[in-house]
Amino acid sequence: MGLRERKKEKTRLALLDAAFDLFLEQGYDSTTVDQIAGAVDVSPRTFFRYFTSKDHLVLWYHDQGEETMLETLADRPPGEPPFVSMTHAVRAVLRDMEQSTSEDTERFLKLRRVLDANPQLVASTIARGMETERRLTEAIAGRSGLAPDAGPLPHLVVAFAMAPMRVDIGCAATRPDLQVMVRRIEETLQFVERSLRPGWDA
Amino acid sequence: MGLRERKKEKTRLALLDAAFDLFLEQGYDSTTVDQIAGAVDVSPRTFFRYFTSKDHLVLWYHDQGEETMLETLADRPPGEPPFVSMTHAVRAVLRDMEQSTSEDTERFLKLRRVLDANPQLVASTIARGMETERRLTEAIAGRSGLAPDAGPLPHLVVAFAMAPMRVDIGCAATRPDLQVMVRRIEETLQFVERSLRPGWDA
DNA sequence: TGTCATCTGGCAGGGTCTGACATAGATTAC
DNA sequence: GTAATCTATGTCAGACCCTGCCAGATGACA
Repeated sequence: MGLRERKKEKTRLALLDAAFDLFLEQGYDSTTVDQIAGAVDVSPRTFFRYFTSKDHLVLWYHDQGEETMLETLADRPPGEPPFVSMTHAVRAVLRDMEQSTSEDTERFLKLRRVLDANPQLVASTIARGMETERRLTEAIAGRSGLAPDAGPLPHLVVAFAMAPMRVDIGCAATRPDLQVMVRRIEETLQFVERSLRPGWDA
Repeated sequence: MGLRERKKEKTRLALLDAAFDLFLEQGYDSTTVDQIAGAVDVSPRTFFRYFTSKDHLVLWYHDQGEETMLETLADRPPGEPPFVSMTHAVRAVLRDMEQSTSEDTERFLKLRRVLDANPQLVASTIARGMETERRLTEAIAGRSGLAPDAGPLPHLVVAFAMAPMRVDIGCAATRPDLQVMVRRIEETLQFVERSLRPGWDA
């Protein structure tokens, strides 16, 4: 990893940190892009080269998760049952969460506090989640050689595998601790796996 | 209804028509507020007195529905079981849809085509729907003398009663005909009613 | 008709986001 | 080590969304 990439990563994280801190201090709407860029000593124009919009800041982790899942799906063996592939995709995200640095964990929890304070951002997050489900459904359908709208099965596969994330991430009980959250999602995922008849996704 | 109110209503509908037509012609993003206002011969400043934002155009029917439901809830007798009140609220919206003029019906179906062409707007609609559920839940909880977060029951009452709308409005089969859609929602609502044990919402 | 409330237009301005171009810095090849 | 190349960044101009403010026009009402 060259110096250039390391600098970019550093700037991106600095922007996330500055933004979340400002959002918590003075609110999302009252914080301008100029302020965020100024706090990191970067031109506002550069901000938009890292994040496509102000909203994108709070959707960034979501983006990362989606990318991880799509990459994982692309690497799974062709003949694998679709639901099994999706469980691998979900677990890849869980592994990323487990292995995140303490700074990253803190950032993630800060984001959750920002979301708690700004319901409108929760709305964007949910909307983004729908888009993710759509893309995953396309990928799953493509792997099976099916048209994306040939039937509800691909979408159902995605919905079942993603349910643990939706349920446990939205759950207030796992709020302050990321490791607990990951463990709960894993447990719920195993519960879903046990609840389905073998071969149901054929 | 005085002349002033009639003129306002006319302007509002003209703005909706002009906007939807422009959205279908040249896309949502490529259409500016200036164009919409210009098409109705109204200043851009006035546009924002009718609609709080460009998005608001596509959320307007949703707003109407929410208002109808909240008003209906306020008028229901105090002791009524909460789920019964909610079914009345949903049916009030269905009656509005049934009794709408042919122009209004056409406008509604045009909106659906706009949504089909712009997934991002579907996202806003879904986000708006969450907000509506939250407000309805507050209203239901308030009627029962409960705190909004005393338990999942109020939210569940709302979710069950709204499910037919979410299911059948999202359903592609009822796309071109509003009366069919209303009938399907009514049937699904009756199915939900039959599926619940009497007194479940006590 | 005259007064009052409300609607409207115009203007100024803040905030988000994008395209174009030049420069400084990192990377690669020699 | 130097030169050529590629990439990130800053600056600038500008479109668009949205809002506050004030003055003028229009409907409501006595």
